[in-house]
Amino acid sequence: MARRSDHTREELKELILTSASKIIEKEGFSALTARKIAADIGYTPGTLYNVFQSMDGLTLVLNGITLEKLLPVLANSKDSNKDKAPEEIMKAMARTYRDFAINNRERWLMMFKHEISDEAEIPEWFRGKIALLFQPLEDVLKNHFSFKTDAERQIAARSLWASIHGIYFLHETGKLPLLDGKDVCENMTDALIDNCVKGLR
Amino acid sequence: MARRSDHTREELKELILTSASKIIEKEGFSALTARKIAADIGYTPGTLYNVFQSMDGLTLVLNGITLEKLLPVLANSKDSNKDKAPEEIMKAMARTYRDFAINNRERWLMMFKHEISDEAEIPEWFRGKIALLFQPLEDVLKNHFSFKTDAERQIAARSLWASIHGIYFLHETGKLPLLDGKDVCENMTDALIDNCVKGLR
DNA sequence: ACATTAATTAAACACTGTTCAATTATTAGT
DNA sequence: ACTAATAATTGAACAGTGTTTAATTAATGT
Repeated sequence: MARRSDHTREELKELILTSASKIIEKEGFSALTARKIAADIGYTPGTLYNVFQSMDGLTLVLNGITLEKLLPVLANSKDSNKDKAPEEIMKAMARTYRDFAINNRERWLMMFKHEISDEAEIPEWFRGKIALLFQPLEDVLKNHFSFKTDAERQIAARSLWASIHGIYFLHETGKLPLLDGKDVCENMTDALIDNCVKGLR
Repeated sequence: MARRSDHTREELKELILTSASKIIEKEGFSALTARKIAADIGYTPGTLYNVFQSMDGLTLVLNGITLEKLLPVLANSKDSNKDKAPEEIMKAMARTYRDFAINNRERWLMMFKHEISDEAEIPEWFRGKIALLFQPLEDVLKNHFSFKTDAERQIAARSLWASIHGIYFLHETGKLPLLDGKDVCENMTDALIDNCVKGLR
């Protein structure tokens, strides 16, 4: 029996999240089970339920961490290209997002596979993290284009983002046949961004 | 014991698919289990495995049917708007796709939740059905715009499609916060299409 | 040292997909 | 018509899953 003073509640939480991340990255989201995590950290499944409400709750926290990893990467991509034309900044950001998706494939896929069970609402803290993610792109739009209202700019940012994501996601899940070429996706998103910028001017 | 002459192999297949569709539409993809289908049609789980290779195989067939339902709906939307400007035809098609997604929500979501296990390839017959889906949009592009190569037109069609899908999908799965307004999605896709058409001219 | 408190566990429950030997129904052959 | 071969169907089992809870064990306060 693991001694209860081996780890504080916080350490335990960290252990679980680290182990879970390891499993996801090695074997994918579908291999993430309570018993596997427990065995890995030297506890039993029940202990997980002392720290997290459910596997669903744990998944949500893990997805939150993924969002937190992505945010600075995107912001940094924006900043290190800030002297270029807006369409070039956005193209660089799109590539950054794609690279993140490829380098963190399983974590990235997990965010879209996971569905909160029983129609439970996505909690506010998580919606907040998603909203933050649009900020870098919104900043670019704010710096280079004019919008009648904030809402319109937010819509433009989300629209462009969802489009780019849509292309990468369908491509990565094998649902865009005939587009196996490596650069095709880049061409698609580049064209999309160019059109979008033309439309905004 | 169900008598083996109660239903031919074909009838049995039909029974299973009908029952599965019913369960999906009522309770969602996650409620679709072998035992539930079997109980519903008066057989035992094992019989399902005589007709389908696995639950995964059954899911793939069901997704194929969904694609087959969607194709004529889209083609019809194109045809009944053929005298309008290309951007209006495409907007109508986008709305048709959205309506299909809403009216067949669980079936639609299922196509993107399902992941073929064990890195097995998506079979050719399924890839073919996906490819067919892009045909109506490709036709519109062919009738109203000129492309250097067929490949370029295919890429344009897939790119626009994936973008529109990306917007609807993220919206419907609650991953586009701050965009709860009913018409916002329409505005987003309309703007996207207008920009795309501007870019193509 | 003892009583209290709290973490940890083992076991159970109700599920899942899947396999396979045994059973049962149908067909073919005599 | 009766039997032998064949094929559909089943029930039981296996190895999993998330989750709950009573019992156990460890740490703490007195």
